[in-house]
Amino acid sequence: MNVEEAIKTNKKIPLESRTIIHFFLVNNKINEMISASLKDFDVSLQQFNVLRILRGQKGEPANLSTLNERMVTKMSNTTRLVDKLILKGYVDRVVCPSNRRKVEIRITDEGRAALEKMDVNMEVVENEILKNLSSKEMEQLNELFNKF
Amino acid sequence: MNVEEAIKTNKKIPLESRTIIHFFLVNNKINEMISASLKDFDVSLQQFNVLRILRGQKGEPANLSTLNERMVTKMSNTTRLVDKLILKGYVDRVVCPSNRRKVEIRITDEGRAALEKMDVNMEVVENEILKNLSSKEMEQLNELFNKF
DNA sequence: TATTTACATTTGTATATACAATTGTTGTAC
DNA sequence: GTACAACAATTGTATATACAAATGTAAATA
Repeated sequence: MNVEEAIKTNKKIPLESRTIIHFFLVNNKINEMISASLKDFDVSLQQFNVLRILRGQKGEPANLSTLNERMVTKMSNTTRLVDKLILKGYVDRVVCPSNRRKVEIRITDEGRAALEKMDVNMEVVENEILKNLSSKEMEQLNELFNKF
Repeated sequence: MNVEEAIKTNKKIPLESRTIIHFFLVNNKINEMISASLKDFDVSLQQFNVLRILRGQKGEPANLSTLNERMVTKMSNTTRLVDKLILKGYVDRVVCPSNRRKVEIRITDEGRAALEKMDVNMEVVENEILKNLSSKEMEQLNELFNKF
């Protein structure tokens, strides 16, 4: 993923700008690859993320604000994201009995089964994305990311 | 930008997944900061990008496919993105006389003036984003990004 | 207990993005 | 020259995302 080639320029780009542009380029690539691998299941990356959070609850339900806190990309409409997962039968949602302002969202058995299949695809695509990086280099990346 | 804290988990995340999640988290942060700094000018990051490409043309017009080639984030509707820049008076578009299938898109003086103001904001926000990284670390990041 | 404040989610609306189909133009083969 | 393929951009439609306002509930205060 070379910057100058990707944006078809032969100008010298300052290191700061170049770093940020490079970031976006790699991000787009990762996004495309992951989205493609989830396409079979007709879920977006965000929806997949929510399913994983719900599975991580180990039977405990989550409410919307919990989901928002834990989502990798906080988006401004988790209600409608959950609506879509309900339509697919992957989650259900009931009003919280102890506090009727809240909702209780749970992953269904169907959602869990689908998620297990997605996991397989995800592992494949993650390895594909990172195939040129050693463990040491990944550690290095994580260290650098901590500085942001 | 710590992963576990950002997504409020205390689970151990495998290095591969962690790297990719970390990537998204930092990318979201960069996106937010840049979008916020462009908000004063009522342009999106993509629109800003197009303006910069047009300025880089040095008077030569660009057509849509050229823009698409050079955009950092290739989006599937550059026509409508350009529509919006025209509405703002920042660019103009005419049918290419030598090949009526193509269009010629140019930045206007008004667009150029606005872009110069944006540049100032951009430099500030880029420095803010990268304030904890040395030049050497940025180089390192760019090297690692080349492996994607 | 009535009123106000804070909370949690949902809804409305505008904008952004993705993808496919369409339109109009040019080039090519016969 | 006509038919067909390739090209470049636009349009239609569906979905995604952002932001603000509205709804309904619970807690706090007087």
